[in-house]
Amino acid sequence: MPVSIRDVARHLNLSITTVSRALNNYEDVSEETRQRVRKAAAELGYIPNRAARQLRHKYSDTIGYILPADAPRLSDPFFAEFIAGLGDEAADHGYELLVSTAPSSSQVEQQAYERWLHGRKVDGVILNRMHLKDWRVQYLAQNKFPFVTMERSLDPYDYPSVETNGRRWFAKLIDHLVSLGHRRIAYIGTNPEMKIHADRFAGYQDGLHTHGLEFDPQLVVTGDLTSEGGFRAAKQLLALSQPPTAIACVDDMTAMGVLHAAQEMGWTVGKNLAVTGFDGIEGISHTQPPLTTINQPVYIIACRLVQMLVDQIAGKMVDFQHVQIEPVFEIRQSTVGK
Amino acid sequence: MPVSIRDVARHLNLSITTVSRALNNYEDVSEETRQRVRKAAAELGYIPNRAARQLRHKYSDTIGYILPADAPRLSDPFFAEFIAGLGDEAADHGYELLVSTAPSSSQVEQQAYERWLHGRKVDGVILNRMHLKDWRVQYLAQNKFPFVTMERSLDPYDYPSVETNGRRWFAKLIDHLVSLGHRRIAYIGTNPEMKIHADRFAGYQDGLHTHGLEFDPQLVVTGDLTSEGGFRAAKQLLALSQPPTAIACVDDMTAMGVLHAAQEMGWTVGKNLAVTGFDGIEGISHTQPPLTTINQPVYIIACRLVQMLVDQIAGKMVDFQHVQIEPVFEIRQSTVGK
DNA sequence: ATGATCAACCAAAACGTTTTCGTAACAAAT
DNA sequence: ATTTGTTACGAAAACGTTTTGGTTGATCAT
Repeated sequence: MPVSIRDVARHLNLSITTVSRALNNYEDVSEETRQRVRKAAAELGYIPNRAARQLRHKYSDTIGYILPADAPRLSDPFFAEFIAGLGDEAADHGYELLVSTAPSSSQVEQQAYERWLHGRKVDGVILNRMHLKDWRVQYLAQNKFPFVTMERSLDPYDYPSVETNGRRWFAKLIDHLVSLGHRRIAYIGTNPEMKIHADRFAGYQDGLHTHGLEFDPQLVVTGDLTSEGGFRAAKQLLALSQPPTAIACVDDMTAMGVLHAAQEMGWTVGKNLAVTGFDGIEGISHTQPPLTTINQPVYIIACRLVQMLVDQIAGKMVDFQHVQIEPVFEIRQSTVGK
Repeated sequence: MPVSIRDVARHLNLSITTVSRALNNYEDVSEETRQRVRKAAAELGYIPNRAARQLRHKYSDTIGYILPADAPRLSDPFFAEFIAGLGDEAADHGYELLVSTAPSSSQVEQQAYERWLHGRKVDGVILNRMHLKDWRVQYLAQNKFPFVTMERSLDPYDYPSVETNGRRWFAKLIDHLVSLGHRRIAYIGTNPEMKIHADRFAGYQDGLHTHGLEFDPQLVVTGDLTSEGGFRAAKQLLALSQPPTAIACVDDMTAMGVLHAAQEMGWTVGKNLAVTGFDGIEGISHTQPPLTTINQPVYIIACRLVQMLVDQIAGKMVDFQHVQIEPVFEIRQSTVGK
């Protein structure tokens, strides 16, 4: 039923070869013929069979992304925005986006990458939620497979990446809190092997150090990048005999949980307790009170990643770029309450 | 470099045919040979080339979903959870998930479907955010292409779907509000052509009618399923000379914006203003105050959709199911505040 | 007039599977 | 002894493209 290149060729009394070459903008076909072919193809509704094309031509015109779905219910608006960015930009370059889900560092994840690489399902992959040492980087680099990452792992390979300087900007959050008079500042992080944790936690420590504040291990608690994790961590912090007056969270979702816990325990965030986030997720900018945060343009980062990946696949990339994106410091009532 | 079926065959002194049939569990290959083939394939690290397989065999073992990214920054945790469900369940059935993004009802979206159908990129598609009359349903049904939907459009075609009874459950929210003594209940909806709006708005009207409350057009405002839209709509409602005492929102994101607007304008949600949502998004269960909502298990719905789609593709579906999923009524402080 | 160059086209191979059709070997039935 | 049936396997076609390696006929310089 579907119309093939053969049908187009027959319809024009041309060879398959010429039709193919005309449509793929080869040089050795006359301009007149090219136009005729284009017109006929459009009229007949010819759409190339991707499988056949890929079989010859080795590229699948598809990029892959594995969603790190650790929890049973993954509901972080970060990912919706990230995927929207990947999808839009991929489409602009004529690529499709293949998405899989797997708990991070799981068997399942590893198998997915193997399928993709060996089955040539995708031409390149996008990584985020990097670990300090990340087996994905090693695996992909060793197989010389194109990939780009959001945040850089510490693995000794060169590869393109986009990131914001989490350490520096987190330190600025601490500066801000200190400037408001806070001395007991807590930190809620996540799995210590994650790059964003390491960076932001380092920024936290930098901040303390700059202002001559003592590091108190009691004030550092581990969450899991969910509001539920933030909720639990905050309950723990605020039950201390000497509770903090400010809580800096590794991300916005964590901070959301903190806001809830604080309110439930009778604190007034913005008045006798300050809370900060990190990420600037659009969908949750209407927290109560609104959250002071570092807003990184996730959508734009995702687009940029795709551009870099596409260039790399096309071999257009001379050397691997390490792009730094400047986020925006957004001060709201969760630190400077009404 | 990658090992092909030819390599496996050569290694065992068998024909390509036999290897293929052994791996695909055909009857006419001895059990002993099948085992030898399996073993050799695993040892050599043979992974079938999907393009070649698809070219012959017509199926791509891939399902498609188009993310309705209307806003520049789409950050609704609903979609993260939905995609996670699709991805997980697809993987369990040996399918890949292809994701594209497009503003709903746009050219771009239409082209994506055409590409997918004609290029045989996917074996079936999943639809949500249905419209009352939905061109996608017509297009797919007419092309006899497998698809399933979350929510049902009103188009005169039969197709499998999963939905919660938005009308009935929204009416229950109104019952709840009335039982708390509210008489002036507002509604914030979205594009009136969307099925979820139509259902939930009908439920709103049912609720008013049941309790003999008058319908006041002033109390119905249009949002856009984002917290920003909810924020603006609430500002408008609360500025009325006779403002409502309760606001029922079409979804949780809208409700988040309402919470913010109300607080900013000096109302105390749960005390002198009640607010309800709909969806029960996990990630935003820690709003301030926590939101009374109808919790529908998005992850499970997504899984169910994939199951039904896979069955349909395999031809296993005798007749099309219209599954009803029961959500959970969750009463929290946004209506019964301390 | 000869050879060289060039523009425009084409036949056939190749990509890695699945599937169709066939065959060899052997047992069972006539 | 021939047929029939069954089991286990293989040769080759087919899927729809892209790519390789031409060929044809015209133009141009010598």
